[in-house]
Amino acid sequence: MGHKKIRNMEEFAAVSGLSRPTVSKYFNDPDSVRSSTRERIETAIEKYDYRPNIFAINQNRKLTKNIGIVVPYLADPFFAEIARKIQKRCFEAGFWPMLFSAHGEQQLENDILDGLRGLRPAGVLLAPLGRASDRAEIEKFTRDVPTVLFDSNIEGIGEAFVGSDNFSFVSQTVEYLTRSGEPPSFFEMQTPANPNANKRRLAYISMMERLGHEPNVIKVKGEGWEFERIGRDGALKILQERALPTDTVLCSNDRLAIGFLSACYELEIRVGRKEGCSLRVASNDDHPFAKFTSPSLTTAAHDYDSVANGSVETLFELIESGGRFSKRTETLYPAKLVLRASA
Amino acid sequence: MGHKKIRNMEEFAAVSGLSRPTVSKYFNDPDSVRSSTRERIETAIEKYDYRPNIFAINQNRKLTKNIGIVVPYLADPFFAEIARKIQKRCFEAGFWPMLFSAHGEQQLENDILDGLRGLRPAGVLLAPLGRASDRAEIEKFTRDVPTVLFDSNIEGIGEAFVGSDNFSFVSQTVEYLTRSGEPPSFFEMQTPANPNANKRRLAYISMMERLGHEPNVIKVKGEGWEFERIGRDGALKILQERALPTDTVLCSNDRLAIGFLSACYELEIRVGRKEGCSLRVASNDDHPFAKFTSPSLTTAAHDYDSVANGSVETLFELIESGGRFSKRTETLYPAKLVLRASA
DNA sequence: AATAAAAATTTGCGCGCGTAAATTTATTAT
DNA sequence: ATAATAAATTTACGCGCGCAAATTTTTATT
Repeated sequence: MGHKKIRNMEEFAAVSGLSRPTVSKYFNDPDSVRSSTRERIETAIEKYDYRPNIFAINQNRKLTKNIGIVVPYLADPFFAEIARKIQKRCFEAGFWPMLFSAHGEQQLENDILDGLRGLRPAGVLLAPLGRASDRAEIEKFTRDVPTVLFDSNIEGIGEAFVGSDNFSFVSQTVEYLTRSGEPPSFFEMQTPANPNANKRRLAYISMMERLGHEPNVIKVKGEGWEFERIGRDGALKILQERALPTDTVLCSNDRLAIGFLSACYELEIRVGRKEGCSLRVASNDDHPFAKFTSPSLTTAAHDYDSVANGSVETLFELIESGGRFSKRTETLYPAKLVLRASA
Repeated sequence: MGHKKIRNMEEFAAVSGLSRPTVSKYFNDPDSVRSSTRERIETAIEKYDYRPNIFAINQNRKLTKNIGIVVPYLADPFFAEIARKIQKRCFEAGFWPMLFSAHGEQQLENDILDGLRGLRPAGVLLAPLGRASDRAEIEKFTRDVPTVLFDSNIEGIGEAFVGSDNFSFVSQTVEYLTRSGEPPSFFEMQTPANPNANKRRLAYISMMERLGHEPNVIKVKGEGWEFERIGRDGALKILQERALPTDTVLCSNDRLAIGFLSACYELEIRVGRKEGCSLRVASNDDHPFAKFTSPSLTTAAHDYDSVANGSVETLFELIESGGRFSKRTETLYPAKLVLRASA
């Protein structure tokens, strides 16, 4: 309480009755000093509320405790949710996670990486913008900073990739929809920002062919990250023109589906598998709001926990391996089909 | 390209043909050196891709360029959206914004503030958890770090508060609903996490009394940040028990309303002002997804840009004022009523 | 009690920069 | 051209800590 302010580790070591290097050792790894010493330090911390200057630490340490987390668009609840989980895990492991969003802009993604480089992070978890990313810049970055990509893969970049298995998503939804009704059309953006969208389209086509059906891809106009609006506008157009070739639609992702459902409601088209419904809509992701759409959305769910934990674990391994893996690994988690009211 | 790596400012000054203090001066304020010198430095930066070590800078500077942004729950799109805007403005102003989410937990909020303190940020923008916040800890923090509260106020804490005027929200929705139909009941959580909820309830009661109607507050069970689920479960219960005293409901916030609408859909209760609708639902916030609910949500909209810009501007003023204001100010922005299909 | 092992200490250097005072050089005004 | 001003330089110190090597003290083993 009424103690004099401790200004640095020297003074703190003095009041603890220990030498500065010993205290320094403690802060680097509390288990590296004997337990009696550890207790003395910890009571002194309580008493004097001292903590080492983080800038001085990081200036001298070879490896900082910083971890960068970069997502393409934080206002997308999918990324918010996964970033939330990742950040929490990093905190618990004693790291200092710093979260950034590129807001869909290449320039900002580059700036963030540039700023991050200066922080000499122990590692970075990067979900790149995808198509809009500056591949060369990211590659340059990963040469300096141990990086694990997640969610959206860029071939050959980063020490590892952790994400979801798009084929598993689409194969389950297509299989289910086909089994329980008409085979679906596939609804997507014309120029998707995210490479997962391309994988999903290909998975859809391949699944349809395997099941002996004609694939039917519907591409709607739109760019950027306002998926709901794009989905809604595209669906309104197609539904009004009666250009929908099937009574079943598989949306590339939940945010498009949210827009699609909104259009259906507006046009008074009943969606679902109940009596009186003329359309079934399913999707992929299990967006946090998919439970609360009208009707609630049948979708293939990301294994959020596995992707978040897998990314973090992979990064920790990478850090412990000195920042390089001998071989770039790709870890894909399968989806879980979640049946709700919409299909 | 094929130049040797510059290791520090000393070396960089050498290849620029300048002295280190001059270069240092440039990095602190590019306009503080003569333009010919500035150009020499800037071409050298291009050529050698040098940037000063951020830890060494911050260790010695009185004031860092770090800005902390702390929100209570980042998976809430409202906070994601406002954090996005704030972070962008900080970047543009040459600061290094660091975004953190307390994930609804007091312990984590305290830990974040504790970690932030060590980064000696020039300033912090804090949207506290509210009821769950550790008032004493936050107050202690604000004594060390110049802090502007936003979104959710704690009386007397921080140098300023910037947020939305809850009375403006509720008065507009209540006035509109009353004018265009039956006066609304007010739908909220029993123990709201956020102090804005309390202000909204009081505003509702006062508006109803002013208009000569009996206020009717419906409180549903639930704690935490899963507002949609709480709204849905609460609405299901009340609607099934036919315990709704009016045909018009004003939800405390959009996330509750999203849950409410989901319950209505499930129970096949048509919501809106169109023919054949038996219920009107309105709300507050203009959540990013309010446009895409079924039906789309009539709501009082935050002035997102004003709140984001206002917070940032206030913080910048605070920083320029040396971290203290002579008087704590509170800036409240009014809502804009957005009429959609639900009411 | 003697010995080995572990922990703590002392000593001393280095990190990359900010900053202040005194001095020199370059620019502008008269 | 001379003086006045502005800009750049030199010199020197400090920030708070990491880290390594050599030494001393404490703890564990037999």
